[in-house]
Amino acid sequence: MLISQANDYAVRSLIYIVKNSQYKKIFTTKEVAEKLKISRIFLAKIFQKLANKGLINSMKGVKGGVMIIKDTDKITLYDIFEAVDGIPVLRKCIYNRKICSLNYDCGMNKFFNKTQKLLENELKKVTIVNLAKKSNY
Amino acid sequence: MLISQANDYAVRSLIYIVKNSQYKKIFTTKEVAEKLKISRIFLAKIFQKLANKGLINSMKGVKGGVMIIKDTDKITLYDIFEAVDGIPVLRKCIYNRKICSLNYDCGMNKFFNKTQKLLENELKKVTIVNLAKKSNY
DNA sequence: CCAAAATAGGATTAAATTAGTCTTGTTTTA
DNA sequence: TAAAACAAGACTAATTTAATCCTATTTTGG
Ligand code: FES
Ligand code: FES
Repeated sequence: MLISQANDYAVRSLIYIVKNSQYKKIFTTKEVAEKLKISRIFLAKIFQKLANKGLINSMKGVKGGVMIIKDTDKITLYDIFEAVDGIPVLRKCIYNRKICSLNYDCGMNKFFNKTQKLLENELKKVTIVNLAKKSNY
Repeated sequence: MLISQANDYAVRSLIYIVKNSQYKKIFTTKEVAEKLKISRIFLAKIFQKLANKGLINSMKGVKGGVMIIKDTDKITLYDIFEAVDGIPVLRKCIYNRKICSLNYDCGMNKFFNKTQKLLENELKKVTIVNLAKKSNY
């Protein structure tokens, strides 16, 4: 599967936050993990990565938690995936001996490069507000 | 990575066969494996699968080997992937508890369904003769 | 007719990747 | 100053993917 669990959790968490931020902006990992029924410490790791890339801000201490800081209709799937587990790639090759054992272009590269771009474009089209609207939670 | 090693080997093997079938039609696993520098027995497995799906024919015995039987400009990446390791899927979910722990639509499903179709269309566009022409081997 | 060269197919193992946890530390607030 | 939070790196577990092994069966040439 192309989309890793962590990438997926990240998106869902942000959707959760967006859909619940009328009354508050700061959410603890605990709350989000419980609501989405995922591991708290795994989610903490994910939030760390999102924070490092400046999508969210995280605050330590008793009243701490995370808060989305990037404009929510500018956060795309591309941004999130890039921050968490990296943009998923269809096929690594481009004469990389370790992967394809060839040292010439077998013909697939052009195709995969093109399709990869197509996929990335799609990822860039979808924003988190977009998804939040579609989510029927 | 979305495209498995086996799917990839399959494509490359068929390209090899297409590019070398002016003088003969039957190729042994040994020959192809050596030329592409991949494992003979692993490739044998791959050919089995292609044979089971009717893309190639395989003949036992001393003068045996495999032969492409489906019209080479009708064999697409889609066909090959489907035969070998299955069509790669971007993200399995659709409320599958084992995968997403949710039981509602988080909003990503619509997007992934659409993008999956897009990808599959691309796979259906590319034929093996197509690739063979582009290969610079 | 039998040895050698092929494929067939199921079982198994090995390697690599991905998912998740642990441990220790720091910050913040009541 | 204790409790509740996040930080970060090391580590482990689980899963998936890649590859091999083993035991047939088929075919053909000598
Ligand atoms: S897979 Fe390496 S050149 Fe095509
Ligand atoms: S990942 Fe399961 S509903 Fe979205």
